Amino acid sequence: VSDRTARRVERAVEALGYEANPIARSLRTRQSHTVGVVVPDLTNPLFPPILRGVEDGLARLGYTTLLANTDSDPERERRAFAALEARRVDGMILASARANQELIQEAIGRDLPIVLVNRSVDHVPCFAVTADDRRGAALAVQHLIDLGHRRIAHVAGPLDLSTGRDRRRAYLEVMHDHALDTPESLVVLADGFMAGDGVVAARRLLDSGTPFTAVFAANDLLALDCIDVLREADLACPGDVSVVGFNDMLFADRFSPPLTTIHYSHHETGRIAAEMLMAHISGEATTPTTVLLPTSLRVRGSTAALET
Amino acid sequence: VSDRTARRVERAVEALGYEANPIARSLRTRQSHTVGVVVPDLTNPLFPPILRGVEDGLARLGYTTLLANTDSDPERERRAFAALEARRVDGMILASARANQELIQEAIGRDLPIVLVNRSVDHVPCFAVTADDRRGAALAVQHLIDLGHRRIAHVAGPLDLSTGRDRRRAYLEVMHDHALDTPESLVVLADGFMAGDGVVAARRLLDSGTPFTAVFAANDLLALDCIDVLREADLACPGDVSVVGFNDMLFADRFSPPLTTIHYSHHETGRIAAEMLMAHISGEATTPTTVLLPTSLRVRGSTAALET
DNA sequence: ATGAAAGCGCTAACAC
DNA sequence: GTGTTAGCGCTTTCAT
Repeated sequence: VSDRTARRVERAVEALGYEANPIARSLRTRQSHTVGVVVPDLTNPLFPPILRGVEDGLARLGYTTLLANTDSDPERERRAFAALEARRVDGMILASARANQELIQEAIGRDLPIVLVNRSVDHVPCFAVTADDRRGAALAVQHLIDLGHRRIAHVAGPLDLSTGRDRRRAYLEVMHDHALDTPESLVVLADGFMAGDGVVAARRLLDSGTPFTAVFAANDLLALDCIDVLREADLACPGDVSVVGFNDMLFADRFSPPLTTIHYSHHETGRIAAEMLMAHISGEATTPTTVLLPTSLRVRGSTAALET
Repeated sequence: VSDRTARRVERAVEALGYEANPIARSLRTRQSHTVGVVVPDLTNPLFPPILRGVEDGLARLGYTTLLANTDSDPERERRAFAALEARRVDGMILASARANQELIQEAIGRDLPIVLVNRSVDHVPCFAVTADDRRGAALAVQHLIDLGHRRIAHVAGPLDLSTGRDRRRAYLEVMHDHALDTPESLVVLADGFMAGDGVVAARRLLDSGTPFTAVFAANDLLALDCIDVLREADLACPGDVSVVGFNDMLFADRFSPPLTTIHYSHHETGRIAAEMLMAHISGEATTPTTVLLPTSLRVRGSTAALET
C-alpha cells in the first residue's frame, strides 16, 4: 500500500472516530493492559501520593489502574485480589502485603507479576519498593535520644506487617545500643495502622504507669492517636511527652502540634513500583529486587528537648 | 440433569478453581461490569471517603471501579475520559465536572450513563449528587455575621465549577441580605481547589488593603492557604481574622487552628451516586435527578467573635 | 429440557 | 507484502 493511501485511511479512521475494542484485543492476546492496585486504606494520606506515582509510571505505557481499597480487612483483601485476578490484570501492585500471605505466594506461583509497595514480605523473594524502615525508625529514636529522652516508648504497628515489625526491631536495637531500658510495658501494639487504631494502645501505655517522656509511633496516624490520648490525660505534647511518627504524610506539618516524623518520597515509591512492574511484565526484569527508599528526619513541633 | 449430578458438577467446578473469563463475557454481552470514576485530586482528603462510598455502593452488585485521577488538568481529564470509554465502562461517576464541558454532553448523547458527584453542570439535565452548596455557604457566612463580623471576604473557587459558582453566589446573597458591602476587592478568585491554589488569591486580598476581619474560603484546602498567608502577614487566626472553609474534610478538626467548616457526608455522597448509576445503567431510573446532601456548620477554632 | 452452532472484534498464523 | 482464516471463551439462538 502506498504512503498516500495509508494516510488517507488513517484520516478516515480518525474521522469516523474508530477505536479498537480493547476487550476483543484482550480476549485474543491475553493481555488486559490493566494493572490492579490494592491499597489498605485510601484515607491514609500516605497512599494517594503513592497512587499518583503509580499512575504516572503506568500511564506513559498506556496502562490503566484498577483500584481496590480494602480497609485493611483480610476478607476484603482476598475478595479484591480475586476480583482483580478474574479481570485478568496483567500484574498487581500491592500495598497491603501481610507477612505470611499465601495469597502472594500463590499468585507468584501462578506467574502473576506482582510488586509490593510500602510493605514487603519475608522469606519469599519479591519485587518490592519500600521506605528504609530500619534506618528511618533508627533516625526517629536517635532524635529522641539526642533530645535527652531516656524513657522512650514505642507504639508498634501489627507485627504481621513488615512496617510494624521492622520499625519495632530498629527501635529495640537503637535503645539497646544506648543501653536504654525497653520493658514490655513500654512497647505496646496497635491493632492496625489506621486512624484510631493507636488509641487503645496508647491508653494501655498510660495505664501501665511506666514513666516515659517520649514515644515513637510506627506511623503518623498512630502518632496522632497518641497525642489525643495524652491530651485526654492532661499531658501536653511536646511539653510533657514528645511524639515522633513515620511517613511524613500529607498534612503532617499542619497538625497541632506539627508532627516530627520520618520522611520519604511517596510519589517516587509509586513511580518506581510502576516501572518495576512494567519491567517484570515485559520480562525485562526477572530477578526479584527490593528498592529501599532513603528516609530522613523532619523535626517539627511534636518533639522537644527533655526538661532537666 | 438430576439434582445429584448438578451438585457433583458444581463441586468439580469449585475444586478445579474454574472462573468464567469476564473478558470473553464482556465481548459477547457488551457489558464490562466496570464503572469509571474520575476524581480531580485524590490528595484532597474529601475524595477518598467519597470513593469508599462509591465502592461500597458498587461492590454489592459485583461492579468494579476503574479509577482515574486528573490533577484538575483539563487535558488529563480528556485523556482519562477517553481511556475509560475505550475500556467500555458501563458508566461513569465524575467528580471533575466543569460548567461547560462538552465531554459530558457528548457522552450523554452517546447514551453513556453518567452520574456527577460533588460538582454539577448547568443547563444540561444530569444525574448528580452534591452537597447543598448554596445553603452550606449561607450557613458559613451567617455564622461569621453572627459572630459580629461585617467586613467578610470570600476566596472563591473557579467559576467554571459549580461549587465555585454556587458558594460565591450564596455568599453574595447573604451579604446583600444583611446590607453588607462586597466590594470587588473583597471577593478574590482562586485558580483551583487544590492545596496551594489559594495562596495567590489570599495575597491579593491582603495586598488590596481593603480591611476585613473574616474570610469564607470556598473549600478547606483554600482555607488552609488563607491561614498560611495571614500568618505570613503576622495576622493570627482567629485572633485577627476568622476563617471558615467548606467540606469538613478528613483531618479538618486536627489542624492548627482546627477548621470551622461546612460538613456533609462524603461517604453518603459516594454511596448514593453509585446507587444512582446502577439504577441508571439498569434502566430503572430514566429521568435525571439531582440529590442535594444536607449541610451543617461545624464550629471549631478558626472562627471567633469580633472584638469590639 | 438439552445440545449444537454462530458470532462478539480482534490478532496471529498462514498461504498467496 | 497482502489477503484470508481460525479461534480467544463466552452467550444467545436455534434445532432437536
